[in-house]
Amino acid sequence: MRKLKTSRQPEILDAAMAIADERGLDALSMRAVAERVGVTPMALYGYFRNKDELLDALVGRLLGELTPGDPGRTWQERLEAVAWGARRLAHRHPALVPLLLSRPSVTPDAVRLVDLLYQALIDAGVPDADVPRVERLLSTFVLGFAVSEVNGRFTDDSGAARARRGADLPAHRRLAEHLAPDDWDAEFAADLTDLMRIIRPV
Amino acid sequence: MRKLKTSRQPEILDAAMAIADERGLDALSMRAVAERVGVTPMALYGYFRNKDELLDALVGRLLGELTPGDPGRTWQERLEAVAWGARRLAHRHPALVPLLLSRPSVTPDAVRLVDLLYQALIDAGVPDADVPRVERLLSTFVLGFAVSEVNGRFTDDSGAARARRGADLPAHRRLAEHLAPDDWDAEFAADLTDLMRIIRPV
DNA sequence: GTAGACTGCTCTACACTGTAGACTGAGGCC
DNA sequence: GGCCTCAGTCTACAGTGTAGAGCAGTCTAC
Repeated sequence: MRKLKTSRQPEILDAAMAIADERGLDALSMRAVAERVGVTPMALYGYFRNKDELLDALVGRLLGELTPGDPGRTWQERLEAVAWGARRLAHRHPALVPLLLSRPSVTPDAVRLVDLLYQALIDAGVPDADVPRVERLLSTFVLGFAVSEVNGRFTDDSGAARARRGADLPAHRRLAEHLAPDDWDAEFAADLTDLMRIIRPV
Repeated sequence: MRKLKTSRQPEILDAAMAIADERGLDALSMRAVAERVGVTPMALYGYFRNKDELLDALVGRLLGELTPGDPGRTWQERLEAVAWGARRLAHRHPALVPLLLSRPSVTPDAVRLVDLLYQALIDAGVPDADVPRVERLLSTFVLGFAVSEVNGRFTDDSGAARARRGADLPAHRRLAEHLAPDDWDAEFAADLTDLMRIIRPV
């Protein structure tokens, strides 16, 4: 069986996504997917060569959900629309977010999206030679932010506690009242505003 | 056995790190660590409550290797020193990098490092209320960049190939000659320069 | 000097994982 | 009828994390 079947691929990916959403990435086993599809685990191997390929396809499907911003808008509005879209996506499927940073996404959907980002940066006046780099900078930050959020890298052990604990943390003490934000939307928005200043200094 | 032993923890972490470096994160099993330490798998559970705790400790050890920049330097030099240090660390232990983004790091070493970053940002004139956010922005980018690098998110399927393939990728075609950089050090340096402009607009 | 507690470890076992390999039964085509 | 392909099953293997019981040696108290 060298050639893979495609007929039921979408159905399988639906099942996988549902499991990840409901019970987390750890619960996403071939057996679990198979059971949900109503089939034997080994039947999945007719549609995906192995689990990694299934996960790759899942990333593709995920990025496919990312809708590009209306091309009529300004470059800044388009960039921010994609950034917020990515973050909303991350909140909708938190368990799958870590996959985004670990698997290169080369599905047609994803590439088309990158093209739109390139165009926005070109429109913003970024020199051609810098456009791909700045796109990577932005997407790296956005994905990193999303991963950090869903993994609790930001929220776990609020800095406020740290400030109280350590005697030799002068900066923490000085910043005590600002350490633990409660509005991550606002933080993300502020970060985006800062990053836009990189693209076109005001 | 509620209380954990600490005597051989460093030895165990050494073994775990060596395995990850030599054979990758997937090979980092409790059995493999135990064998390397010269002990039965279950003996490890006297030192770490479970595998997750062992991995957390590994992250702590990793961040402990990050040396803070010389406090005599300018805020910019200090920030960049930590950023480059983090990236070097990532290249030294690629398999462990993904852990950095997924586990909140609250070891004393790590917190002390964050304190130094806070201080650098304060010295740079960032308003107190913004300092923790900007620190998160920077660290998120640096870690995200490192993760992307070691996971091949950047390099896999060079953009040049994409540019040739798609007919409806105008920006890709225009940028064809700039899509695939070969000097990631330079890219990282340029990114850092851009980010420094966020902190103190020139 | 001996009883008992504590320490550090081993052994066995269980429920799970991804997946290779061989097989079965149904449908279409000559 | 004979044959081929397809879709799926069944069995099996080597590996995983870890619960629970048990065992030899050392330290302490009487």
